[in-house]
Amino acid sequence: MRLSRFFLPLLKENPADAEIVSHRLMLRAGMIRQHASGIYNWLPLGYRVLRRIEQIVREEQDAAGAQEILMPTIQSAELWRESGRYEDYGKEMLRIKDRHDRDMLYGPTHEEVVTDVFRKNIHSYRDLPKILYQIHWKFRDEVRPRFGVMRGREFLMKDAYSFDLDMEAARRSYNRMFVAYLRTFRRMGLTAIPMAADSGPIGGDMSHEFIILADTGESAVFCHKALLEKPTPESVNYEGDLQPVVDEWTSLYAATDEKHTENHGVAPEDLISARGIEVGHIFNFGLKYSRPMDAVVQTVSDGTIPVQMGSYGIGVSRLVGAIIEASHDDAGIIWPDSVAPFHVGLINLKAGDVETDRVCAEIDARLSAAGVDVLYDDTQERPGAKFATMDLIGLPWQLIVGPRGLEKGVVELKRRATGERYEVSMETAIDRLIAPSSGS
RNA sequence: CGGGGUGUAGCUCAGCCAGGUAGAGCGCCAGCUUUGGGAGCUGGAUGCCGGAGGUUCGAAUCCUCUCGCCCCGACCA
Repeated sequence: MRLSRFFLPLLKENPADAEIVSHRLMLRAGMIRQHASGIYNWLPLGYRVLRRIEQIVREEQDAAGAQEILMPTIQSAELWRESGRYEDYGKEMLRIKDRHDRDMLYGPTHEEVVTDVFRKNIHSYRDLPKILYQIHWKFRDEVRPRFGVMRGREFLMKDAYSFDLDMEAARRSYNRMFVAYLRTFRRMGLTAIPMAADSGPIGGDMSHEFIILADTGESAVFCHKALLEKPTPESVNYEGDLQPVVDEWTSLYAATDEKHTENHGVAPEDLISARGIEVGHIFNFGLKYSRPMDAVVQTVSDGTIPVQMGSYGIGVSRLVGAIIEASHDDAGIIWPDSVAPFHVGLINLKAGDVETDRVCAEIDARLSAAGVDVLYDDTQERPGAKFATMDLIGLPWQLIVGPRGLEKGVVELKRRATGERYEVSMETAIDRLIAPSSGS
């Protein structure tokens, strides 16, 4: 993609409306623009990141045995009356009437809908277990949206729902999601720590929030420092017993400030006290919806029983902000390779110069042909402005091509995260950017 | 939902107290110069001063109402 053609409205100054760093950087880097309070337009650069995050979530959900579906954004109030939540949910639910004066709503969550899908189509224990998920826009009419996409009213969320015959099976589904979450966040370059959360009326110990540590996090969190070093499980067999993995992660102390107690038994030097951002939440809620909504299956013996259910959320759009909170410096964003909107920013220091133009065009063509996402700055800006732009938008690699280097037969490869620079030949630079080890 | 603040050019903001032809910097357009860390000079375009009423000879400025947005607290992926 040539920068001269790319829709990338940058801001040099900090917008007055943005308080926290991720919000400021997302506006300055031309990723989003606000439409209304807590509601955003996603511009090309931001949307690319959103899609990459979404894809990682999707791949890990699929790997864990969940199946993707898509449910409606607009729901009928009927189902919510069945579950009893229509009256309970309060003003956060956006209520709408259609032309026939029927009560509708813009879905803040989908337990009712998915339970309805289940009960109408699955009737036998033989069809269990099932985990269904979607990646979908939701709307919660927050009293006070803030922090840009971290706390918007409209947000993209992955929500999964599990259906099991009994508690033992429900725990296995829960564990699948637990492990999938560890892997999902790790792939985005984040250290997400599962912390015990309020389990609600049922569910026992089966409720965890996944929290990433960031100075600007919304809540105070505490955890054993060993959790930060714990390696994420590789090559998981989701059909096997995942309980040991879950136990390993939950045996160490970790709690948000609401659940934090003094008698945690962690030595003071091992206790980390920090700020955290909730990026995921998993919990089992037993029969809460299956019983009132009559989602039952036939058992081995005669008779039917309601299914055990759980739900598993990931704040996909929130993650865009959360990753920036966890990965930036004074100059701008530092994208982890796995979610970066482009892999490399190719900087032509002297657009219009025959030789730099030729070399840049060749690099752009060869990298693109190899499947590497390139943002080629072919504009007439001065070098300083180009460097500042690339640093701001945070692409993992910058490939700098100028007349001065070309005279020596070199181009410059710069790693955004570390600032390391390498003067190498064009061939070497291309090879390194194509190599799998460089990220992609 | 309580408390506070704010709306003036694309962005950041001044002007309002004390009414009298709407401003600056950045950005944008044109030209010349410049070209390895957000360049310089010259010229130019851009505003229903959030909206509606009112007071006044005259309102960005004073009054009333209204809408939007932001921040702090109580709630949430």
